[in-house]
Amino acid sequence: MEIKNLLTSYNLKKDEIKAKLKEFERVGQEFDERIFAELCFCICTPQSKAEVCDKAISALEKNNLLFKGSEKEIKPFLNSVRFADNKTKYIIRARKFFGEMKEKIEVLKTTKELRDWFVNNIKGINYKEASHFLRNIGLGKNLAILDRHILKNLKKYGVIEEIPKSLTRKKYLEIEQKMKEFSKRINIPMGELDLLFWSEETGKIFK
DNA sequence: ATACAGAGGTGTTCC
DNA sequence: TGGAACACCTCTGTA
Repeated sequence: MEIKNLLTSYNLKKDEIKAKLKEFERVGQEFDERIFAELCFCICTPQSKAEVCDKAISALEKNNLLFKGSEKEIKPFLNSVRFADNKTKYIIRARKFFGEMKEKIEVLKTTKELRDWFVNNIKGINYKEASHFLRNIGLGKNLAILDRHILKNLKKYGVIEEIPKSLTRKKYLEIEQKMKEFSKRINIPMGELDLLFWSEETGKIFK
């Protein structure tokens, strides 16, 4: 069966996957700018290459522009990122919520509540990216990051029948629950399963 | 050369 | 009021 291949692949990549997740946890312990950088990365990734976005954000970080740069200063760094105009604006808007954001991370008990807060308050962040962000700062152990690669794999292994054309909150939570059950059944933790699926599609364990 | 799909989707509008 | 339709709009790899 196909699942056997998945488990074989998991065993090969397990160490690297676990190391990556530890790295995410460390980001959560870091200073503000690193956490905000991670949020900006997640704002950039929709319909864009993750590695390109990562480089763009690193460059902004180095130039000390994430918190301070104007629209005109930031946009050139996103020239290879799709929808750069919108995303530049979302990054600038997100600054205003950063204080509140840190507070919510402390106060809200469940990561699902936290995720809702991000979806409802930060423009450019919906369920997929909110989960992505929380995972990248070490808080997403139980969250699914339902992008096209993950959905493709969920269909491949029969977890879902069809890949939905759009993901409403209700559908997102539904599929997330199914992924959780699958994760439990094959005994691979959610966070690790995400990285495994993603690497199966892209050949890389990234973020 | 030119066309075209794919890149870790999201916000707004309209009913 | 939940959800479909549409706008956003760039670079790269492949045929």
